[in-house]
Amino acid sequence: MLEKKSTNIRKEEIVQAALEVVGRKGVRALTISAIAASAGMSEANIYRHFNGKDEIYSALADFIGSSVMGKAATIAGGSRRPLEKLETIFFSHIALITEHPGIPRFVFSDDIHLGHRILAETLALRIGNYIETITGVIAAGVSEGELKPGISPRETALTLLGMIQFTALRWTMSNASFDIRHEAEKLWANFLVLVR
Amino acid sequence: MLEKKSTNIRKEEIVQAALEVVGRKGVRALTISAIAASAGMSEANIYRHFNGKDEIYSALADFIGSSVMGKAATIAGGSRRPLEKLETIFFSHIALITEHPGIPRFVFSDDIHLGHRILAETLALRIGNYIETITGVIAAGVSEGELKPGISPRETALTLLGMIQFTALRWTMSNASFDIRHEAEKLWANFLVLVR
DNA sequence: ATATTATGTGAATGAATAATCACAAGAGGT
DNA sequence: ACCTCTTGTGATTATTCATTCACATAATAT
Repeated sequence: MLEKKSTNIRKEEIVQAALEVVGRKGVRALTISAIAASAGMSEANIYRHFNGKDEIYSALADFIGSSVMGKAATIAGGSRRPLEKLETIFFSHIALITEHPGIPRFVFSDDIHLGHRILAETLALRIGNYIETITGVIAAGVSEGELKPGISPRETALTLLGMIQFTALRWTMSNASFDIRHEAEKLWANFLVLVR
Repeated sequence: MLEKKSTNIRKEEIVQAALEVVGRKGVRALTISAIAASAGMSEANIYRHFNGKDEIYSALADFIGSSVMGKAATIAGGSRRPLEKLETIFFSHIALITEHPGIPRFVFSDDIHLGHRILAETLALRIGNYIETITGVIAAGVSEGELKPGISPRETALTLLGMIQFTALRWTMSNASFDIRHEAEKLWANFLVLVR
């Protein structure tokens, strides 16, 4: 028998196990059985700490939202120059995806969008905030003369995020067959040519 | 009893029904039962024309690949100016997604990437060709002076595709709650500022 | 020490799903 | 008209999955 721990600790373990499963096998394979195996506990014990799968989904979304997307806001609130901030956000995001492939898989899973509308709305809201954060940094870059005038901050932010998202997609799709860091560096270099 | 038709016709009907199901309910809901209901035939009849679900997936991928991604190649091979070609490809792609939301859902589904490796490789190959096609057009645009020198054709192509992909994602995720065409026009206008 | 509560688990249940099968019935050739 | 091949279907099977339950055991309060 597994040693006993408080339900708070077990909840965290279960959420981490779920994230690991999504990263390795995708949202489709995020079954109670798989989570239990990854967390090293029985299936029934999962239900001791969560009322059901939906509650695990919510907890996972909360974890991703608070621990991850808050990072960009912190960087954006710092005192560096706008372009430096953008660069840091960009490479942090890429590094994060590399480390936790489950994050983009979960956030952009059509199963979540279509099967858990309330959760999808929460996630859409967080993404909206993320877009606004980056938009603000780009707008500052334009005012300060680091970025060329005439560009639209919001559309440029969407372009940057699309770049990240598409790279992550190609990477997971190709079974991590290329060096995502190297690819990201080339994309960033070109982005600089485009926006300056 | 349903009227009898040749297996070729039924295959097309089944593939279209499958695409419709993916567009409406996502890859997770792409069950034999759902396909049969959408195609208006019995579940057993699906197996009369396909050996199994995997074969339906392959046929769907073939349909998407040949009928859709071939379009960009046709446009790219035309005699217009590079920037005009890019614009046409961009808006064709957006229009296509609007009409068949199942296409991006299927192509970018983690269920396909992780659960059907061979299919994922085929799709990755097609996407690679698509990227190369757009890269070629951008390179021509640079040579002809329509696009500013110094930009990297491949990375700029990836940026453009990421823009499309991210827009499609936000659109399906938000339950089609904004005017994608309008959004696409703003993105294109900004893209022009970036590349010229 | 004992009672109570929290945590852990194997077994069972019911629903969904992919696939198969025996049989029905139309289409086309002879 | 008869035969054969193709197409269509309801019923069935085996599997997977989410969830529940009775029972075991450790921690904590009294």
